Amino acid sequence: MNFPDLFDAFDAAVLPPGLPDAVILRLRHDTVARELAAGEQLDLDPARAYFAFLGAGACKLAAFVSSAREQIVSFHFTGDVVHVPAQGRYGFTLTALTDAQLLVIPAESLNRSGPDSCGMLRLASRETENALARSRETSIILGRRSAQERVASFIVAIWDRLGADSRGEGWIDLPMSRGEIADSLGLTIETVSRQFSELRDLGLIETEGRSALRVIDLPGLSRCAGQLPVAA
Amino acid sequence: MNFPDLFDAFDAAVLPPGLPDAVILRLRHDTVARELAAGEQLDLDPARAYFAFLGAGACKLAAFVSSAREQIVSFHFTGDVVHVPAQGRYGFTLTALTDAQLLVIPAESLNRSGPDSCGMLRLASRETENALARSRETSIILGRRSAQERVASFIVAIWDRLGADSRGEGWIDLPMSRGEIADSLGLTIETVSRQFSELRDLGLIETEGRSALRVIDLPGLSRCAGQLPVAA
DNA sequence: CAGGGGCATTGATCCAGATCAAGGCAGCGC
DNA sequence: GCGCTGCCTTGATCTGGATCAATGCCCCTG
Repeated sequence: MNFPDLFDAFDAAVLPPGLPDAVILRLRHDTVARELAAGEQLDLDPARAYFAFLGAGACKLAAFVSSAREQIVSFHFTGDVVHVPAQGRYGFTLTALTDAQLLVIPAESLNRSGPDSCGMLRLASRETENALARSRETSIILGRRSAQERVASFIVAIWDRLGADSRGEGWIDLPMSRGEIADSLGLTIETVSRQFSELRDLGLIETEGRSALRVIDLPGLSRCAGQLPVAA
Repeated sequence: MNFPDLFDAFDAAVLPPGLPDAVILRLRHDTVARELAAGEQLDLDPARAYFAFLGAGACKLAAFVSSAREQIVSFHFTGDVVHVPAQGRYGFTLTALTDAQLLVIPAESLNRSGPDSCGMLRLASRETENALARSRETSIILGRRSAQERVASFIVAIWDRLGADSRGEGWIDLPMSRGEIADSLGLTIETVSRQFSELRDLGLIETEGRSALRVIDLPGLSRCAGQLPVAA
């Protein structure tokens, strides 16, 4: 996918309708396309914050914590807008899990003031709010949940996200390794693996090879995830 | 503090300069003051998101997770702007830790479009971004840190925040209980208490009664918190 | 198709922190 | 001032998940 197509996809999927042409043109000018191979890391100015539109592929946003293992903040898939913060106490990196097509937008250029760019600000604000909601959910999972609840939550979430598009007879391909799952859930590889096995033994999921996954019993899995469905 | 004073404090501390009077008036109209006694919970429409300006006092933002203990998302102090999300998968509550004075602003009223209210949008965006940064930091702490690192991080953070204003000879008063600290760090009361004792035995802090705390060796404490100062 | 490297699974052991269980101490009402 | 209630602290034990240690299984390369 080349820049114009990518930008068009971004425009169609994300930009609010009715933006003045001048604003769109300026945004277009500030934006660059990047293509990443699986495993490759997006190289950005650590002093700036960015939004990245993921036109194709999957990636992870991770914080480097000491020299030990990283903490994965979030996974992202085709169509997502990722908020990449500037370096504060921690440095963040965006890394491709599969080959990926990205549109990189400096946050400043969405935040630029001016009476005609309110739409852009709303966009930035909304995307940041989405990121905040996801991050708070992560905190809740990391704070008080058992290994099984974490892994079940993870599978439910990934299924919600990928089940719809990549299903060939209900199977999805996990683009991330067990180690990456572990790093996002605050567990070890071994524990993640054991929980996958256990959920398989419980008849809730089916696996094949390293990455193929099928959810057999979504309600059961949600029950394992321990999240009483909103309401209350 | 009555509404006009509270609003003036909010205007001076938070609002960007140069907003048109009409915008400020509208905001003023949408905003209500609330006074909470210690322990009292702010009653809001769960379907809406809010920003709350904390004119005086301290409070906690918590998510209800099952019937067990809650997960505290963040603590807030005088001068903070708190982002209270609408109910999604979890419900959130804002509860006063000490008697508190709040200004409650529906998020919609900051997000309201209109060519003259870009300044408000910028504000909303910036506050959401702050909340996101804090939340991501929480995730990192919850994901990969030992009990001692968590408690030391907590003390360093609270000291940064409260050390400056409430110091009478270097002592601060923790407005939250051990249980609330535990709920914010993903630990139990007993573990928090033990870590306080241990840090005291190490000569890094001093405590008196239930809530008085003094940091003796901030660098040592930061070392215990395990956070290598940015750089990298 | 054989060999090899890397990830995943599985098992054995260990340990940090949870849980269970007493006390201790500040603050309150009487 | 006395006792009570509710935190907080401290101790003893238990356990979920980490760590250590093989082994197995994809998948790639030659």
